[in-house]
Amino acid sequence: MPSIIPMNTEFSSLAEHAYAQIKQKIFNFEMMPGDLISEGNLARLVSVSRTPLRQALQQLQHGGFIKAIPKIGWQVAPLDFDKLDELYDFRILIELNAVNALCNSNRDDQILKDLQKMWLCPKSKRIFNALNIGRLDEQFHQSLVKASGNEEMLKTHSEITERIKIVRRLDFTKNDRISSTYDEHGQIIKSIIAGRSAEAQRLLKAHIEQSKIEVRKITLGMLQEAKKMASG
Amino acid sequence: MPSIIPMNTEFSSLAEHAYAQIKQKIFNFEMMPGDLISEGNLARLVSVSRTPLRQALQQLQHGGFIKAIPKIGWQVAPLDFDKLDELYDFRILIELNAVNALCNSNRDDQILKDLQKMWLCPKSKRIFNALNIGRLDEQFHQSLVKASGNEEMLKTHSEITERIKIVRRLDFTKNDRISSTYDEHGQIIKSIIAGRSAEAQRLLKAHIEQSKIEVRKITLGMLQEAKKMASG
DNA sequence: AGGGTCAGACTTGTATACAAGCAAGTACAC
DNA sequence: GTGTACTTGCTTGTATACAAGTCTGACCCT
Repeated sequence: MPSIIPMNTEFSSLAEHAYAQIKQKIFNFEMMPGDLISEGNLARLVSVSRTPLRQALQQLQHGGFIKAIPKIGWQVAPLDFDKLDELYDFRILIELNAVNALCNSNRDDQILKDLQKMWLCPKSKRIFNALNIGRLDEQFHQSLVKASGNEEMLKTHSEITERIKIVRRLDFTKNDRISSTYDEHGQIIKSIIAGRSAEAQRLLKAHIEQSKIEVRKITLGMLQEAKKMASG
Repeated sequence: MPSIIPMNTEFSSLAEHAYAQIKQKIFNFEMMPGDLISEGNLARLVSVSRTPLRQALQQLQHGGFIKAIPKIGWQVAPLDFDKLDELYDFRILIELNAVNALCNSNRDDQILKDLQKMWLCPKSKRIFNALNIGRLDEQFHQSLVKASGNEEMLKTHSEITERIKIVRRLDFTKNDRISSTYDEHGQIIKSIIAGRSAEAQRLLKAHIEQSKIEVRKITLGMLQEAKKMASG
């Protein structure tokens, strides 16, 4: 079974190794939302002792991937669509602010030029690979926030993105969603470079809200499917 | 030496105990920004073993209070006014969004009524105690965010508040700053209840920016003073 | 005197042993 | 049959022993 993160990757500590491995298992649905698991079993599963494992578990807990049930054990965070909505709204807030800042600053930023080259490319050069397009989409949104220059917002935005990722991936399985992503990103970039803040914000908000709606349609059944695809 | 958190307080775990104790030491400037400290010494200082201590240190690191220097040790986060500016801007963003949401929802919320009673009280009933007014000010801003209904934003906002607190306290040492806080909070509440979103946002932003400017004036020298006051 | 090397006293990173608490399943008494 | 109490195995929480790396300072050689 090929793993996205190669097992021979060198981590600076076993804790990081455990963190990456567990997150991967959650993303591959080897550990399903709601699953209960003990430190002992998990330690055996990722081949580290409980000390670095617990360090990893704390990180994961802070990221919202797992929950600690005191004196009982750990639980893979159940899917909570209300919480996902909140995260989407938070993300919208941060990105709208970033876009507004960009529109009101010098718009010669290299980041903007790179985005322009990427998303306003000829239709023939578009990429239709679910995994890649997911990454590129993340990069697009992250770049906007990064260019706004507030590292604290960027950090929070990254955490939100990472937390939403698990369901958002399933949004890129259809080609029409990929096409519209290209179209919408292109329009947003154009508006920003033209300095039309209100328009850029309107487009960006609609773009993210659309993703939010799509994610609402995702069911536990689809996760089961994704699990089969990931392992088969 | 009286401590704000009584030592006999029961914590559910030694890790929480250590966390609270260390944070208190940072707030009291017993541990100054930039100080280096090892796990061993710190463990002895707070009377726990390294295991729960490291758990506490990780929490503190995530909160931005300390930094890990790999293979070297730990450092109390140095004062970084640019970072504080970023945190203030982030806070403004979240609160403006909250205020806007409040203005566009039903404004009969009990929270708003409580705030009204608190901040639009007769001048004779105003509290002029630096410690208390600091807490009340935090409650005011936190209540606004809480009433907007997004728990993720609230969590981030609380983390930001906690991180800013260390310098913000020094902002309430003068009575005129306390008076203007009452005045400004009162006006903001009035605007929200009247549903004047733009006005409420303008007032709130000015109010927080003012605090941001005051904090800029704080110097390491003032921290030294505060240390003497706290320990003397 | 100056520079290089080695030793030792630190540091964090990790594994493991032990204590304490909870839960479930079983056996026993009624 | 039913209810209760106990035992057993599992869980996390904590302390500690050990490994490995790093910096510092002294000492020796040139």
